[in-house]
Amino acid sequence: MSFNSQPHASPPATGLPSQVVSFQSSRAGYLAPRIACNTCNMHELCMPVGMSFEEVEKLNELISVRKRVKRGAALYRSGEEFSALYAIRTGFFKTVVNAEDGHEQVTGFQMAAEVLGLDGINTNRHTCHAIALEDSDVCVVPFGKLEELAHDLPVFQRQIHRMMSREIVREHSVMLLLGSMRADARLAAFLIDMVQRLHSRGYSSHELVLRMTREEIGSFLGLKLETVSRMFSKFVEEGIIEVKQRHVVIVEPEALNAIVHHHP
Amino acid sequence: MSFNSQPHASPPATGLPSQVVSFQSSRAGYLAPRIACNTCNMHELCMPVGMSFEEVEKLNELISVRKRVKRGAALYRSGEEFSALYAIRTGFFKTVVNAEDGHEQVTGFQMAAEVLGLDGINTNRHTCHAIALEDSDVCVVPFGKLEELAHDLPVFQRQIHRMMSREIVREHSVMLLLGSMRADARLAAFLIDMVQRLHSRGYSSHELVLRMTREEIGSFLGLKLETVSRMFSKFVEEGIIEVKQRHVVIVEPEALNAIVHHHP
DNA sequence: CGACCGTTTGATAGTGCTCAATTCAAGTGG
DNA sequence: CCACTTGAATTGAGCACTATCAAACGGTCG
Repeated sequence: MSFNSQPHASPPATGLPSQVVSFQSSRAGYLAPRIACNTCNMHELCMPVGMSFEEVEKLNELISVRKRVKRGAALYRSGEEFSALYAIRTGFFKTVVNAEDGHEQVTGFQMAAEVLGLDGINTNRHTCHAIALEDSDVCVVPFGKLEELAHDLPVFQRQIHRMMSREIVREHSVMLLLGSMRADARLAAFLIDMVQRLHSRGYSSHELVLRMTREEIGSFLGLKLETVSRMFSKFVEEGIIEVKQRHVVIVEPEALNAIVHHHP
Repeated sequence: MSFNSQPHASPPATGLPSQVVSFQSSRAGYLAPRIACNTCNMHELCMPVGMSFEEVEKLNELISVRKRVKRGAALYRSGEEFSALYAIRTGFFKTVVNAEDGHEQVTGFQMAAEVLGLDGINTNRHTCHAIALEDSDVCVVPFGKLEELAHDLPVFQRQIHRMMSREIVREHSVMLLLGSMRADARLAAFLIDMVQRLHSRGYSSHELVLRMTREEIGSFLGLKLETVSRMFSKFVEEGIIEVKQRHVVIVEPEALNAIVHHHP
């Protein structure tokens, strides 16, 4: 099960160390006024297939604006007007929906090379918050211009359709998790998903640093934070993982898989 | 909360009686070989805004193929190649995802004027089953041709984007339900959603006939069928609804609303 | 160092699941 | 036409799982 199937089997992004996520990633010069899309380390997102030089130029123009979002700050909030999609360059986000009664729930966690904002297309207003869980920066992609570019590049248009379809399929997986798995299976699936997504970005395949609290994990998984904590402790007791605060080492990946697929 | 926000506030489809769903709807002549899109009773889906005569002609060509699906049969199945979207003309469907371990879960119920197949765009293969819960017929919309038409009609392109975004937002609502509501609130929300969607199609606003079993409702809501049945009984005892098999009358809509929004 | 936030752990209660028995509705065939 | 079959729905009893409430612990940062 994957909560965020990557676009194709994207190679690890350049410049990222093939090891565990570091708390403070150096980003000196990262926000220099002019970084072309073709030198961006997530360009597989924007340029799915062969694109001519002229086309790349258009793309450069399209997403020349970037934005920093401080940890804890919102990239956008529910109710705000929708104007652009956001491609995450570096950092980590959560998306949160809120019910009328004030109750909130995390609907997903997003990392580099993933896209935020698709929820706003429908009504031209965002329907969830996008909150940075660490200092992040994103490419701002004005949606009107994106549609123009897509119009000129059918293959790019298809890529946008695929991106939205992928999000729909991802949410199917989450629904399956929320509707049919028990607490231990939910957390196991969550850990597998996170480490896989990080691995595809060049990080370790068995080690990760969580960017969110137990409460946020619980909100996403439909559990209370105490239950999340208990499941972590259970996995540690069973020797399946090692946990030091938010640093998690997966010792027995197969055991995690078995828990996900084991039915009561 | 809505699990399937309609495209704008669409007027009731023509030809549908403004009363409870009938078990056997007459559809004599419905599948006559040539029914133009502009006489189709769900054309608000296809033609969001002013469209010229020529444009309507293109559209007619696009979706001239229709398909009947018998109750219990699959419109498509997970793993099958994706080639088209399907606009439901009449009938009722469920979509079902299946985990590797064989476990299945209903991810949604679809009725007339709603679209099936968006899950297949991503990988060119469907990732869920679409099963008819009653004899249905659908317009087959070849996706390649749809993209061509969208290319010629930017406003139509936008409509497709909105449709996909709407599905993403709908699934957020389901995640909220599955992640944070108790059994009674889930069923109450489900009933409200169903009756609202039917009402927007010209049916009663307080009475409905369910097309799915208790087990299918439970699968969608993340509950066991016995729990669904018990919640029905509870609502009946409390005088909120009346139930005769799959025929449901909502006596106290406000009470249902209160149950959805009431937090423990 | 102390305050605070996040996390862990324990005890208890509630909610929904499991297993099982009936009831009900709608066919089906003698 | 009625006994029989079948699938769906209801209802009950006991239990498993997760939430709740509460307390203690630990790391971080002013």
